[in-house]
Amino acid sequence: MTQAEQSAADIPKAYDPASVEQRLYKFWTDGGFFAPKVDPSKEPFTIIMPPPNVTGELHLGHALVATLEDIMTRWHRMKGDPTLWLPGADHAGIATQMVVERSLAEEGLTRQGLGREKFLERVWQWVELYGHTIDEQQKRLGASCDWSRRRFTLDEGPSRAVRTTFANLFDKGLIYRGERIINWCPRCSTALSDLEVQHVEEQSFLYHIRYPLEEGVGHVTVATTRPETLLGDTGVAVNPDDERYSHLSGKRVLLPVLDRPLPVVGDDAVDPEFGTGALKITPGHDPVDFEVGQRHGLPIITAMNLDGTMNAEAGPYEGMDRFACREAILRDLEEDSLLEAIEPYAHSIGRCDRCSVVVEPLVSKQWFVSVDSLAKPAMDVVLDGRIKIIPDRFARVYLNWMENIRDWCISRQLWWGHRIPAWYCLDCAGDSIQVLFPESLAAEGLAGGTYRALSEKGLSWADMEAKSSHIFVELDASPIVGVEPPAACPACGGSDLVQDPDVLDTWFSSALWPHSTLGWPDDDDDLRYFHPTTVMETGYDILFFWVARMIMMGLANTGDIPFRYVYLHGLIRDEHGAKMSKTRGNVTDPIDALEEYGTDALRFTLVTGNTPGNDMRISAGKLGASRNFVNKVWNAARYALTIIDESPALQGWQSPSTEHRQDRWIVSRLNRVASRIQRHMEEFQFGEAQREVHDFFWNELCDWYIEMAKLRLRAGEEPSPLPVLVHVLEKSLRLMHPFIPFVTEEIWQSLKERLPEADGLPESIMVAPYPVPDDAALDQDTEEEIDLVTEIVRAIRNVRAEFKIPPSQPLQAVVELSASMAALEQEAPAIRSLARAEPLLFQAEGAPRPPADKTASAVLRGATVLIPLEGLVDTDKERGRLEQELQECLQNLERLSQRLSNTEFTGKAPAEVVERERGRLEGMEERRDRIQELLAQLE
RNA sequence: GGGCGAUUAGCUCAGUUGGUUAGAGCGCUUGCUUUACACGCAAGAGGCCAGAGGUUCGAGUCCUCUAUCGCCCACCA
Repeated sequence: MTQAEQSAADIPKAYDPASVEQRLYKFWTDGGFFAPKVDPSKEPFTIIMPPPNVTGELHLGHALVATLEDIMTRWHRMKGDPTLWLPGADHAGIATQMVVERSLAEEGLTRQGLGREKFLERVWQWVELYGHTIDEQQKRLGASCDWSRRRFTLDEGPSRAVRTTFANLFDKGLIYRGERIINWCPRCSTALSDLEVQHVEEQSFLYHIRYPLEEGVGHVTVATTRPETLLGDTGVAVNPDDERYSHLSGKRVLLPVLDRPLPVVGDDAVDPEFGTGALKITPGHDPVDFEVGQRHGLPIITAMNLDGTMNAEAGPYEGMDRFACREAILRDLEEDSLLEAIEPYAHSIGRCDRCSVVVEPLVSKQWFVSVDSLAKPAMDVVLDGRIKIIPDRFARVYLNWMENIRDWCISRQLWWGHRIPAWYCLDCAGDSIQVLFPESLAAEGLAGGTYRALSEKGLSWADMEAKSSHIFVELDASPIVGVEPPAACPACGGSDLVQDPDVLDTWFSSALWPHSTLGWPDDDDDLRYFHPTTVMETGYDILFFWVARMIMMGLANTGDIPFRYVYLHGLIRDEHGAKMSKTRGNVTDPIDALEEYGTDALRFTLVTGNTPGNDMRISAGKLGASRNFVNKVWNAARYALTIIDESPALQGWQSPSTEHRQDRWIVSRLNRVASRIQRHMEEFQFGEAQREVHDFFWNELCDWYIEMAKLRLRAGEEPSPLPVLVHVLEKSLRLMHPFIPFVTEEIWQSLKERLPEADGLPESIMVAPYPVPDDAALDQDTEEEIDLVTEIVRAIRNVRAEFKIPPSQPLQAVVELSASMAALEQEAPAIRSLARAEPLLFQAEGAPRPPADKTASAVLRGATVLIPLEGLVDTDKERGRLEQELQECLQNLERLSQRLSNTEFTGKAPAEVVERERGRLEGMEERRDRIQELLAQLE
């Protein structure tokens, strides 16, 4: 049986996502709906997806990205904008290299053992194997991105963009090599940028160490948290205004243990209040000391190897691990009575973002991006509003960071990534290329040295590259930088050229992503049409890592902003607000969640109560509530489909006539909600938009309209509510589709099969136009009328519940309609049936009433409901209740009349607000009169 | 040391140009096999919107201060 032949009666009672989702996703991709329909006359909508790590697994953060971006994408596509959502993946240098190294370790292999080339082969194999898991998982989330345009950061296009950018910036002097103090991770064995260091406050100690004066009498005491670095000390600094130390000016002290004489210098960087007021200067291992050292011309001594062990400069400590060395030095200082004090001390320690090993600041030759000239224009575009950050408070965070930005260390001593497009001539620079070998090769007689020296010993460059642990190039060597490898050395014409061994920071390629994915540096059609992109949607945690750098590099490369809006979402936490982590065991796997609750429910949950920039919590309770809503939609549709099968009287459903008040009402409400949704969508308030459609669908369409329509259908009334029901349902499906794409498409297809082909519906709801609110359909009076109907019904139900009268028992009700609501007598069937009021009588105000002492009553705006309850009404209680209502009413009256008699209010408040208050006052007065009337009858 | 966010019903959260008697979901209480849905229907309880000042005709919403929690940035050795 095909789906078309399936009768509505056979539709399952509960929505079954598993039987729907993968089939529909295939239907969408087969239909080619995800690819943009380029139309030069239209402004496109473009989102470039933040590329997940190529070896990653989908987590809820990705699911949130996919959901929010899919909502925007589907909405714009339905609005008719040429819409491109471009997916991709990031090679994620350090992260991926670490994962692969870990897996090699299980085989007893190391990357050095394999050599660069073999290692990279292994990484590519890994990428082939796992590179598409996230893509497949994104598809399960319903992501409607254009897979035909998928990009990987190491693809030829983006790679050429990287090399081009590098070469351009180098030519402009904005990329340079320098010897600077950088963050070094001894475990990852690479330099890191400042952003890749996590500073965490930890309990530690401040050691007070005596440095004897060279002249033999007395000492200076310095305070340090890292005693092992004293091996690299080349000076001691005091504040020049510190009188305690003025006698030391021009003198020298002796470095403990090594007895190296050190000059005492005066420098403002020293805070006399801190510690002892004297600072040991280790330019090779501390950023502040480096600067002090530069100011005073102190030499730089690097006392550590790149693996965190001490080197020859450390003398007796050579070969020790830096922390073992710390202990050893403390012992030796103690013995020499040079350790004056140990003070418990909390301070922040920098750890590697990736592996949590304590980062060692050290002086090293690295490539840097000079950011000052890039930062200014990047600040301007945010200041002048060309780029709008949502929520806007992050604009201040961005600007503040930009103002204090420092040069960006972009070289990494890794193998996986974009290799730096710089080459060196072995003939010219042979003396400047320093090759280091791992300790393990020392036994084989392999010691480090310059290329020239090693080559004279018969080692080939290939061997050096394969076996070395690191290769550094002295600053005097001139790199040949270009997009493609140079054929010959421009200086000597030699052809023995070798490429810089380092790769670029992963974020370097990420910074180009919005234009490199669209074809830059070529003058590509996609680039011309889709760039600048519209929205960059990502987490606020990578505002600096990524967003800031995209803006700088985008402006530098294309001369244009990379995107108009930056939408920053918050982090997802567990139901107690804790960060999700494997060790805590509180991780919700999105795939598990969508299998248990359905993709639409997961997406709905991720958007419920979601506000830009705010963290959110997720829980099984929320997922369940979302699943219930999806099921509600399913069942409302199931009902509608059943009716259509029974009586397919659907003429004019696309723009049905609304002679019936109920029809007019629901269409008015639909358009009002559509208009609110439009506003929220335009303002990126997806949570609010979703809430609007949820409330409309459940509380108005299902709870009232469908219930009222049932009665008309059963009675065979004319006009039939069916065309309106179908109209509103179909429009609602479209409104909801960006949020819950699967269930809406599934229902929409079933609906479409039952509608005349001539109606010209498109193939899929995802390309059906998004409902445009029609102001002409808004009908305030009708909304007020039906509001009163529902209030009358509620009032009667309320009395029924209060007096515990079972639904089976008829309940007589008398409704006194005010003159303006007199026409509501036409709604008698609905009131009678929904409230189970039998008999239901209408009468004008002033007509004789049932005996007051045997009547429960409700005073509404526009009607009084009287319910005779022989023997059930407690007159005193009823009087008490009425008196309480009267009190509340009088209080409101008091407040309203005060407000309205206040000339400040009537003079300053907008006329419509004053008018509204006046209307309220009148309504309240009328209410007061009617309550008093009822009370009088009770006397 | 700077900056940001949160503080609203028992719980989780909305509430975006200041304008009714502050909303939702979950949970709770009561009653319902009402032929779309018990993943449901109906009725209900529950809130000095963290505290104190201020601006305003009017403040959950704007300003100042305070408290608690969380986050980010920063070269206090």
